[in-house]
Parts: sequence; C-alpha cells; structure tokens
Amino acid sequence: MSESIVAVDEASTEALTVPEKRRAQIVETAIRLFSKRGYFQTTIEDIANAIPVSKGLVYKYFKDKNDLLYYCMQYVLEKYKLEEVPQLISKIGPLGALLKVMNIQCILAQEHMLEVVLAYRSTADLSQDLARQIKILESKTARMIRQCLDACIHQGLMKPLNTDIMAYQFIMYGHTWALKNWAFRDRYSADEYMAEGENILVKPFLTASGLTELAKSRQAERILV
Amino acid sequence: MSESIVAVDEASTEALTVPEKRRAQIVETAIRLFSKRGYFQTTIEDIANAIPVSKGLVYKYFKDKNDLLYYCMQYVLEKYKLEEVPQLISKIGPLGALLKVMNIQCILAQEHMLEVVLAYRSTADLSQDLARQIKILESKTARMIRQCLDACIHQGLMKPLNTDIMAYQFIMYGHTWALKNWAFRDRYSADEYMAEGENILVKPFLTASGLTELAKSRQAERILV
Amino acid sequence: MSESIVAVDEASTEALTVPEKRRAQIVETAIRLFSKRGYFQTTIEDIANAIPVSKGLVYKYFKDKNDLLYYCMQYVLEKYKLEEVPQLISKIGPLGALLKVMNIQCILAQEHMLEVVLAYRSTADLSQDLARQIKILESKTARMIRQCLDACIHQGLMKPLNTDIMAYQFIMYGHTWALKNWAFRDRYSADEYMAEGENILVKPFLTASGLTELAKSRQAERILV
Amino acid sequence: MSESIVAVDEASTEALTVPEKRRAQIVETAIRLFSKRGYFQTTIEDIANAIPVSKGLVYKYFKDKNDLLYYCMQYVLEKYKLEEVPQLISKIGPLGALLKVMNIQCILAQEHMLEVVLAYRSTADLSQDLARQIKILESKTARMIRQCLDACIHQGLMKPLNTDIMAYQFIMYGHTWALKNWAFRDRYSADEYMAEGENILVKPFLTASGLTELAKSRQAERILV
DNA sequence: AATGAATGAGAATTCATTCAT
DNA sequence: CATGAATGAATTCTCATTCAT
Repeated sequence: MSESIVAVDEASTEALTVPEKRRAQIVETAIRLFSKRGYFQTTIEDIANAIPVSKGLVYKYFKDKNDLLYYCMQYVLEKYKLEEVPQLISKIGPLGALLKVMNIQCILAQEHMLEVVLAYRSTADLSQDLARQIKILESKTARMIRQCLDACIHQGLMKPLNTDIMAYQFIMYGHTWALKNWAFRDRYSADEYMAEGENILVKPFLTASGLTELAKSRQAERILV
Repeated sequence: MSESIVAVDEASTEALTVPEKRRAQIVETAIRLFSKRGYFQTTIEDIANAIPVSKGLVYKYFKDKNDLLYYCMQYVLEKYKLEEVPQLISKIGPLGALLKVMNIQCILAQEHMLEVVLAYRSTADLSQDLARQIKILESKTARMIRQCLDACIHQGLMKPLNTDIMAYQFIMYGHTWALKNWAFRDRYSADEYMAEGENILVKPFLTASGLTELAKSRQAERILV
Repeated sequence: MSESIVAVDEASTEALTVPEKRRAQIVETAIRLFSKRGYFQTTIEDIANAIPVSKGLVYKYFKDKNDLLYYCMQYVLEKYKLEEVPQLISKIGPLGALLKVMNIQCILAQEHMLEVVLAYRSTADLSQDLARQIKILESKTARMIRQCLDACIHQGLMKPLNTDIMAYQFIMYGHTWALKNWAFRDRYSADEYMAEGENILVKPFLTASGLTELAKSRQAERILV
Repeated sequence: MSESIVAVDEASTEALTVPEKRRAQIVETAIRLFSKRGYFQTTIEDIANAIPVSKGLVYKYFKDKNDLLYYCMQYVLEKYKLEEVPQLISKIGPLGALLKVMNIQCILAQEHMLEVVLAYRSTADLSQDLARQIKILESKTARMIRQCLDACIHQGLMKPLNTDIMAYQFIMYGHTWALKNWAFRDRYSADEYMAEGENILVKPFLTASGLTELAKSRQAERILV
C-alpha cells in the first residue's frame, strides 16, 4: 500500500507551528479520552491534565467542548476520506479497487478503533448542524465504494445487486471490527478478519470472469512480492 | 410470523400490578428519551415530566439513573433473545431458520430502532459489570445464528465459511438498518431492505442444493399464502 | 398619604405560598447585594448565602443571573408605577396632583435608594430586550407627570414650558436624592430635600392663580391636620 | 465659546512622546468600550484588539484593569473641571457666568455622553479610595456653580434659594441629557435642550433686575454676532 | 404512593494577569 | 518595546439525589 488511497495530510509531515502542534495535541488527547470514557464523562480538565496543560488553554484553541468534539470527528473522518477511488479504478481496475477499498476499511478500523467507537457513541452529541456534516462525509465514502461496485458490475466482473446497500456493507465490515472487537480480538487477528472480508463481501458476488480476474491479480501480487 | 421465534415476555400480556405498570412506564419513557437525546443529556426530570410523575417517584423504582439505564438495556435485549432457534432448525430446517433469523433481525431493528441506537450510544455508559452482561447476551444471539449457519453447511446447503464472523454479519445487517437509517429511509422500505438481506447474506453462499432448498421453501410459502 | 397614589401590590399582604415567599426573598436579597456591590461583583452564591439557601435553589426560581436582575428591576419599577394620576388630577386638581407626584418621587427615592442606584448602574447589564422594557416603564412615568403639567398649564396655574423635559426634571429630582446622597445626607433630611423640591420645581413656574391655588391647598392641609 | 471656561489640558496640543500617545490611546479606547459595554463586560483583550496592540502591552502602561478604569475616570473628570469660574464672574458677572456654566454642562454632556454614562455605571466599581477622589472632584464643580448662584443672589439678580441643592440641579441637567438621551434624542437637539435649560433653571428664579440683566446680555450677544 | 423543595458536588467557561521570547 | 501562549482562580449553571410532608 505504498501509493496510498487514503488522503494523507501532506502538511502533517512538515514543521508545525507551536499553536498547530498544540491543537493537534489537544485533539489527539481528546479522541483518546472521549473514546475511552465517552464525551460526557470526559471533562475538559481531564484532557488538559493528560497533556498536560491548563484547562484555560483548551479554550484558546476550541470555542467549547462541543467544538472540540467536532474537530475530533473531523480528524477521524479525514482519515477515512477515499478521494482517489476514480483514479484507482482506472489504474488497477474496479475489482482491484474494490478489494483495496475493503482492505483500507479494515486497516483504518484497526488503526483508529477508538475513533470509530467514538463516532458511534458521540455523533448524536454534536450540535444538529455539525452532526449533519459528519453524515455528509460518510455519504461520500459510500458513494466512492458504490462507484467501484457499479464499475465491477458494468464490466461483468460482478453479478448485479443493490450497490447502494452493498456499499454500506463494506463500510460496516470495517466498523464491525472496531465495534465488536471485544468479541473478535481473542479469536482473530486484524489480517485474518480482513482476509475473511474477501470471502464474505467479494468472492461470492463475482461472475466467472470476475473470479478469473481475481485469480490473475492475486498472481500478479505474488510475482511483485 | 404468528409462531414467533422472538422470546415474548408472557407476563406482559397478563394483568400487571400498578407498581409493575409504573416501572414499565418509566422504562419505556426512559428508552424513548435516552435514545433520542442520549443518556447524559436526558435528565431524570425530563423522564418524570414526560410521564408525567414527580422526579422523586422515579427513585422509588430505580436505585439511580444508571440503574434505570441498565433496565432499559435489559428491556431492549429481552426483545432480541433468540431462544427457540434449535427447535426452529429441527422444525423448518437450518436454511429456513437462517432466513427467519435474518428477517427477525431486520424486523427487530425496524421496531426497536431507537433502542438499537441507544445500545450503541450508551452501553459504555453502564457500569463495567452491567456492560459485560449486555455483551454476554449479544454473544448468545451470535451463537444461535452460528448454529444455523453450521447446520446449513453441515447439510451441504451452504458453502463452508467462517460462521463466527458471518453470524455477526447477520446481526450487523439488522443494526445497520437502525444505525444508518438516516441514509436509507428515503430510498428503501424496511421490507425492501430485508429482502435485499437475502441477496447479500444468504443466496451467494448457498450450494446448488441450498438454492434448490430455497426455491422449494419459497414455493411452499407461496402455496401457504 | 393614606390614599396612596403608588400602586400597591394588594397580594403582598395576603398569605403567600412557600415558592412565592422564596421568590420575593431572593429578589429582595439580590436587590440589596446588587445595589451595594454591583451586579457583576455579586455572585449567585453571595445571594444564596445571604438568605441562606443553596446556590442551586436560586436557579429553580430564576432562569439565570440576568433573569434575576430583570426581576429586581421590575420589582423596583413596580414601586414607581404612577397609575392613578388621572384620577388624582380629577380629585385634587392638577396642581395638587403635581405636588403629590413630586413628593412621591422623593419618598420613593428615599425608601428605595439602593434600587435607584441599582437601576443606574445596571440597566445596561440587562439583555437588550429587557433593558428596553425598563425604559418603556420609565417613559410611562414621565407621561403621567407630563399630564399633570399640561393640565396645570391648561388651567392657567402654571406658565407654559416644555412639559416633556420638565417631566424628567421631576423624575431626576427624586433620583438625584438617591444618586448624590453621599453629598446631601450630612446636610439635609429627606423632608428638607423634598420641601426644597417645591421651591425649585413648582413655585417658580406658577402663575398668580397658581400661587393662590397653592396657598389655598396649603391652608386646607393645615385644617385637616 | 472661544475663551473656554473648561480646563483644557495644554499638553494635549503639544507633541506627545510615543509612550504618552499609547497611554492616551489605551485610555480613550477603554472609555469607549467601558461606556458601551460596561466595565466588567469589557475585557482587556477587547481593548487591546480595538487599538490594536497586544494584551500584554496594556499591562506595561497600567497596573491592572481597575487602575485603567481609574485613569479613564480621571480623563473624564479632567474635562469637567471648572477652574476659572471666579475669574469668569468678575469678567462677565455672576449671571453671565451662571448661564455659561449651564451651557458648558450641556455641551460637555453632549460631547462626552459615553463618559457620563460610564461614570454613573462604574464609579462604584472603583476601589473605595479612587471612588472618593471622584466624588471630591464633583463636589468642587458643585462649589463653583454655587459661587455663581450665591453671587447672583447677593447682587439681587436672583431670588434667594437653596444654592447647594440648586447647584446639583445644574450638574444633573447636563447629566440627564446623557443619561436619558434614549428618551430625548428623537425629539430634541442638544441646542434645544440647552436652550430649555435656561427656561427651567435660570429665568424662573431671576428677580426683575436679573431679567433686565439677562435681556441686556442677550442684546450684547446679538450685537457681537 | 407521591410530591417537589432543597441540596451540593461537579462541570464548563471566562479572563485578568504573568512571563518567556 | 511588544507579543501572545499559558495559567488558574473564580463564577455560572446543571442535575442527580434526598427528604419532609
């Protein structure tokens, strides 16, 4: 996954100013605590002490607690942006893109387990308006996945099905890893879970030519590696 | 669905004593408000006013607010108990049972949408111990579904696959209807969503004999209706 | 002043319910402290402790601190309502009414010195909307006084003058007693100040017939007493 | 009014050093904001941003916020100093001086409306000691006016009356223009209000010879103009 | 059984003030 | 001179919980 499909904030690797670092530090600490204890059970003081800075400083960077929650959500969704799916489809084909997207969903869920849990617990705690924005961002991801599915079907690699609902199956498969991790973690590794995703979400829906294509791409991978 | 697979609280149809009615009334109101506004943003006073009774009365029935949340969760999970799955398998076969279980998951999600949302928002707000109990109950449901899947595979109706993970797919398919309802409700009815569940979670995994079995049971249904 | 021109809240003499008593108690304490220390330097806790009740209780009776300030202002202006001026004019004539109004302004300023000071310090601390209401109430008082003045002029008792501005002179004469009390209190009693009001605000503006009228009413008073 | 009776800070016309300019800038900005929003609702940051300078700089010039308020008050009272009244009396006579003083009070109230409002809102917010100083300054003004009144009476231009209280009437007439400006501004110009001041505070109190004197001085003015 | 007045611990938020740069 | 990041004390406000009636 060297040529990442996940949007990477290029700036994040550059030198950040002091205030920028502080902002990031607060957001990251807040995500950790909000995820673990929940939004309402985490006080601004908890967050400040964990850094550690003073309570008051948090308010220099964020209007209020809800504003901070919003930026936490943003930060999470930033990671989930699938911006280059169209290019990916044209480069490695829709089936390859689909598999890649599935993997990304799982990898992200693994890497940002706390954040996924946070999203399910606390989106409703955002103000009406901010909650809507979060939903819009998720809709975009669904649309990207749907493009892959539609392309697969269009190229005869996949049997026709409701790509709208199916797109959410891909999203939820990743989220499930995070949400039900208490049930899975003792029995499967993230990689095993991800591999099973192919068996559950991709292979059973492929046409004969889709299966051939899959086999070919597997072989190509093997040669590359 | 006259012969419900879902555990029905027999007592609920009997005459309840006044205190029992009050308890139920409080729990139901609490579920509604907790689901809509969240646990921490709903005050005991909100609940009392919505009934309406006095704040103090709520404390006659529940030790504290967290205790009330726990009983709300219990009430929700009560509805989700799949106790008669083994009987069901022996009566209508594992494939029929599987389809039925899938339908039930969707119907429950539709009928108890608020409660599902509540569970995802607020399980973590329960005390450690109560939260564990909730997880145990969900594990039981997963085990039931797994029995169906294992039986289907064992009887050659379904191709082998990881039934542990797949069982959660069935659970999550229902939950997704509730959790992402904001995305679906304008485009699909609950029935359409449920029907699509068959295409996504069952059919693609069937063997030839499984498909035959499915067709037969469909015909049987058609005759019955 | 047995037949008071000042609107008396009849209910205040009746039995009040417990919450009504509490409300009044809080308002009265707040007026005292707000007047003495100022609105922003008085904490809700100060007020609560002075009663003494708990902080939280104050919020059962008033939405927030600004709401409490508003009710304090209302309470003050309630006392300043001059509702029966028209009746008074028809009963004892416009000049008598005018003198009475002047006296009332001084008596009120003396009795509610703290409240007057509070009004000047803190009206601007009310929300836009509440501040406007307070101004409307003062305008009404000005209008009442103006009616007296206009009637006096119309009946030839007083020489023509700008009754609009003059009405505010009557209001301010009372307020000045409260606002500049630090300068006056060592040299004049409230009665002396009030008596001087007649020399400054009434007599110099009377016509010959106005002076006759004044002398007559003085004599009538002397006989009555 | 070329030969101003109002004490003018001679230095203000000279070249100020940079720090002096900064100080003045801060004080003037503070007066503006304190008057508009009140002392407690104006933050040091508000003032700094309005200039704009940094918050820290304000503390280079003023010990603390209360110190700044004190200098604001000083600045206001500086304008209100009536130092040359004795000379004025001997130059244009006590009645002319009195009229001039009345005019000045109105002009100052018009030009420094915000400052007058500030004084009434915030004098009590000064420390005990600083508040006393402000009162002493106002007493001086009252004494000056009283000198005029006493001289008028002594020279038989004015009928005897309580000059102590009357002096405050002159002060308050100006203040009233500022304090009740919300009621007046739509109906009168500052000049109209000032003209009415003569009808309310001077003419009714004059003796026959005082009226003659007034008429003469009016004529003199007319010739001059 | 039921009420609702009262409490008080605890959280969010603000802002004057300091100080390293 | 000037900045603005950082602090922390102080305050408003909320709400679960208790208890006398």
